[in-house]
Amino acid sequence: MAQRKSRSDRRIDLIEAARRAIIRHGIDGVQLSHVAEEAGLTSGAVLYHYPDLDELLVEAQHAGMERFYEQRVRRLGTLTDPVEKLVVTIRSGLPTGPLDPDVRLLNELGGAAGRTRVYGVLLTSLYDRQVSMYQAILDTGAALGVFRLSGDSLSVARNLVALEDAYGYRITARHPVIGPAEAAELILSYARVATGNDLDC
Amino acid sequence: MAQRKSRSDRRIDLIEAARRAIIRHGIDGVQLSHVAEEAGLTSGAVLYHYPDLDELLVEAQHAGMERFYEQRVRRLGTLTDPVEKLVVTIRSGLPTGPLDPDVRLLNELGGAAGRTRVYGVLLTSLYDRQVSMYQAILDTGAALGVFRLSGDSLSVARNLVALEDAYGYRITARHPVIGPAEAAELILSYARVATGNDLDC
DNA sequence: CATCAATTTGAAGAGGAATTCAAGAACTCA
DNA sequence: TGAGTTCTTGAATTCCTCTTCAAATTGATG
Repeated sequence: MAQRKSRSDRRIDLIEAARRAIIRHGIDGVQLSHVAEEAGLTSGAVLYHYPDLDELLVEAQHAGMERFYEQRVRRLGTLTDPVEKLVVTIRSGLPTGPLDPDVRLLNELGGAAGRTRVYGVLLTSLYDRQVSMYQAILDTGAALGVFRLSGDSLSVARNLVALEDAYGYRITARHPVIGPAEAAELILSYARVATGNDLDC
Repeated sequence: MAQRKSRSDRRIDLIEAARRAIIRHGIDGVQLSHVAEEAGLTSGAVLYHYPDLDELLVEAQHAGMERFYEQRVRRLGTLTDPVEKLVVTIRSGLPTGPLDPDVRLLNELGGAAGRTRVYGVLLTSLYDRQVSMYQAILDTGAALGVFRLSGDSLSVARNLVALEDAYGYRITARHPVIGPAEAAELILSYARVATGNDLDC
């Protein structure tokens, strides 16, 4: 028998297992047995903790998003220079490669968000928070006179997050030319004209 | 009994039916019976024309992409002024609203492209063709002295398509603030700094 | 009109997947 | 340690989907 665990520990395990199962089979293709297999349990055990698979999938997506966002914020907290902040943030929003699990998970939401309200809300709220994150960096840089913004900070921030999103898709789809480094350079080329700063550091 | 049709007519019907079924249930959640229902046929009839459902799904995605791309190219053909071309092309790359079937279909590919090679190839080739389309507009405008590009035309074109993609997702996910008009304005704000042209027409 | 081939149906069965549940195993706490 | 609770299993059941196929229907052709 699989090692017995406390209610909360097992739920965390299952959320992780669901995350892997979604990446492997797609948010619409994932099955109870997939999650059970990833968790090293039987279907019955999964059902004991989550009688409704959909609920588990939503929690898994939610947890994945939070983790992704928190990682970025944490990374940002270690820096003070707006230029450095902007460059690091741009890099931290891109997948490390085609297999990056965090971005793969988020990408699964793209299609589902149009069909299932919960996923639309999740994805939209992540987008808005990332926009705020960029906006804070841009506003600070502008206040310090380091950036001379080409437009309002909200629009620039929205475009920066949009570019990250899109290149995330390109990279996970294995574009033969656009990898993490190339995508970062493309976004930076926009950030340079948008901030009027060379952004070399 | 459903009206009897020729082989090629029925295949076209089925591709259309599959397209609708994918939008409704997701590329990984779509079932034979869904396609049959959309087509007004029984599962057996679908199977008679497409013994392998996956093959039909790939054809449906392929057809949807071609249609999307061809529409844009056709629209472009009616214009000559680079400024007008750029503005119209930006608008034609965005969904008309959250329910736009063409973009909904493409969005379904996002997640699947990371898991299934064929879908990755399809999505990548669409992206590259759209980039070429923009690049031609940019190069022409630059040659005529209408545009003063902020960087190489390839990078600008890649970013423009990336922005379209991303805002397509935002709109289909029902972002409360970003609709077709707002997204177009955001992309235009980038296009203005990238081309050094006001782009009002 | 009669024949023939192509298309569609509907039913049967084979294979999975979800769900339920009784029994067993492991942990907790007294 | 032992009683009680919590967690997990595995089997039975039900439901659903895919697949196959013979029969029925349709349209084309001579």
